[in-house]
Amino acid sequence: MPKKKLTSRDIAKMANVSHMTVSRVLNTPEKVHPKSREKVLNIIKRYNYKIDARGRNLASKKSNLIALIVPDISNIFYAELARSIEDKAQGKGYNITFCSLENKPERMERYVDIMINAAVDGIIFAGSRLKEPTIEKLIDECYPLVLVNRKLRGENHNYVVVDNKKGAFKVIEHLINLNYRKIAIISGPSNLSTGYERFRGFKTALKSSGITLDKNYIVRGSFTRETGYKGAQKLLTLKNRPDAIFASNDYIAMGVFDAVEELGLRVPEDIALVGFDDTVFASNKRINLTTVSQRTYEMGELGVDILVDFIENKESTYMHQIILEPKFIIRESCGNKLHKR
Amino acid sequence: MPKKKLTSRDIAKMANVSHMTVSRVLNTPEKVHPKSREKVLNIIKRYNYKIDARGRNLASKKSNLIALIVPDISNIFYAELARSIEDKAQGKGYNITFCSLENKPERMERYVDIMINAAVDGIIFAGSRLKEPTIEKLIDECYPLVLVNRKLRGENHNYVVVDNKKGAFKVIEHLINLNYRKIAIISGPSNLSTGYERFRGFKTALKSSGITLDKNYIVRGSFTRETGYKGAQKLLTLKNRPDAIFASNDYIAMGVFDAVEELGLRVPEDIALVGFDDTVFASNKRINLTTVSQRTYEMGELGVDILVDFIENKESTYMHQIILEPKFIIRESCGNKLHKR
DNA sequence: CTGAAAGCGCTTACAG
DNA sequence: CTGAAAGCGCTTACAG
Repeated sequence: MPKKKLTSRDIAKMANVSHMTVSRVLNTPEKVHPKSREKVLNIIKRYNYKIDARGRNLASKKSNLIALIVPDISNIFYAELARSIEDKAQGKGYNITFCSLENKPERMERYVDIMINAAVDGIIFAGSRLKEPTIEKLIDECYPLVLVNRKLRGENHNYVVVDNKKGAFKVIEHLINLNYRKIAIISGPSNLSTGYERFRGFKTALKSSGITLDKNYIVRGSFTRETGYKGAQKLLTLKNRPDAIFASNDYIAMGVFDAVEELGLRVPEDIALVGFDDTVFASNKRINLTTVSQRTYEMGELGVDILVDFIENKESTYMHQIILEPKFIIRESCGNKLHKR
Repeated sequence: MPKKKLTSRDIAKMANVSHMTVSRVLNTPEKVHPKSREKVLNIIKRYNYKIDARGRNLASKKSNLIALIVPDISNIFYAELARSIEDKAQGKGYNITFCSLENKPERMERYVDIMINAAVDGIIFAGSRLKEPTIEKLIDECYPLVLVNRKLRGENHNYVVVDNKKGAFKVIEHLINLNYRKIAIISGPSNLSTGYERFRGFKTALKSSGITLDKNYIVRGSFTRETGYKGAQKLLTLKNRPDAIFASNDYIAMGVFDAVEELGLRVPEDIALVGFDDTVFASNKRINLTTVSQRTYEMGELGVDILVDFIENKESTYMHQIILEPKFIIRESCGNKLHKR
């Protein structure tokens, strides 16, 4: 049976001090006489007193809660990002509360409302669209927030992203160096900065090598396994089949593998494959997917750094914008076209 | 620039009512005269008033926050579980705040403290050990909690788990039916209910088929890819090599694949393989892992149901204990020994 | 270094 | 159906 909850006043009474002193012992112990401090700490320990966050939150106008809004927490990429964010936030004294949009971006507004209602101190957006009125409104109000992984159009906000265009460029360049020429892309949505930038990197790389892009080699869809599966089915049954596929993320690549296997083909012998994100799936020795690491862990940590700075130094109007260098990871899935000849 | 935050008293003044009426409009609108209700709702909408959770939490002694404590959120199994829990909780008006133990169970006590400090209404434990003094203490205090996925020793607590023993039993039985006899296990820790029960199912299945267990066929470790990798290296280089491996979860199976590929062997021709959990990895067509589904989504949802019931009907001392039927999923990774002969 | 007062923004309990 | 009072458990700001 839960005993009556102890308050700071109960502790104060037992320690023969005011509840203000108890509060000080907990918040600014150096401002309390060592003797009183000891006395209070002893009682706190003996009765296992825990400060009540509800009172503290109300009086201090802080909750030490940070909201994390992700498109889908069961997506391994966001799960890894969430881990880095939670880990870093704990270290700075903040807890994370999260919402998963379940891949329904129209839920953004509702979830933002819920989180603001929950009195979080700030929000980390891990997957917005290029245009997101809900977030833009918050930015106008100087609400503490940071975008991670995907950014908005424009530059008037805090963000941490990887250089998606460069990552895609280098991965395509690599395929070209391996002598692939018929390179297809299965692209994510162009209304997301990741989808948009990776597609641009792809196009630029082809162009700068003087390769003309076959329109049939472009498949557009979402960042999902299904898109990869259906896209690969289409690409692999073309009369003029591509010899390499750039899957714009590892989930798409997973779907490509599904289709390749079903068709009885082989990676990389029949079709080279590269992904993006370097999820745990890619590194499995049976999969061995060449991919681009977003340096997910650093991305999450930097996001927390920026947001906490924003929360704790509101006066600072300095905008933090970090573009991480992508890390290119070569595995066997892109083979070597030259060797095959 | 953030304007001064509106309070219920501001709204009340503008609507010419008391702030109590504003509160009622938000909480029990049916108890307010339609006319006043309309008036208040209009003002609320016009000025975009949002109730402040800090005040509500303190006065109502509720936070509508549920803590989720997982061993590792970047583990795809827990990420999927987290999604189902968040989804269900949102539907019931609760937000989820989570902590990831980062696979360090000794952090349990600290995180429980942090969550209780954060004034959550209850805790979902997704990965405790069989013996967990921190949780046992909370149970004694009737603190609202539920265990999901793994349970404690004994029966004096709320839990939702899959029948791990049965799942393992059936998967081994299946291997035996396919004529495998030299069956090895790479087991998770025996101080976790999942590790313990799956091992028991394995042993029981062998016994009931009259197969004597070769001690060399038992590898113990953690539920990780590393354990799978090292375990498989050991098993596959035994003089008397097993013909099938039961990886006690899909991460272990992933590590087994790593080792198998490195050794130039094939699944299932050289070694049959079965896993546990049915993560997204297992279903990929290139992997095709026979496995046991824990029905993760239902597990999470039931956990939320039980916890919310506990929170909202404290008087009820009814103990909820749900053991889900495992779902057995046959794919090609266990092949068919008979056909090979 | 310490404490009495006021108040954070709500809800509960009561009175009408 | 409505409102005045009291209070949830803390912190802020001030006085000493």
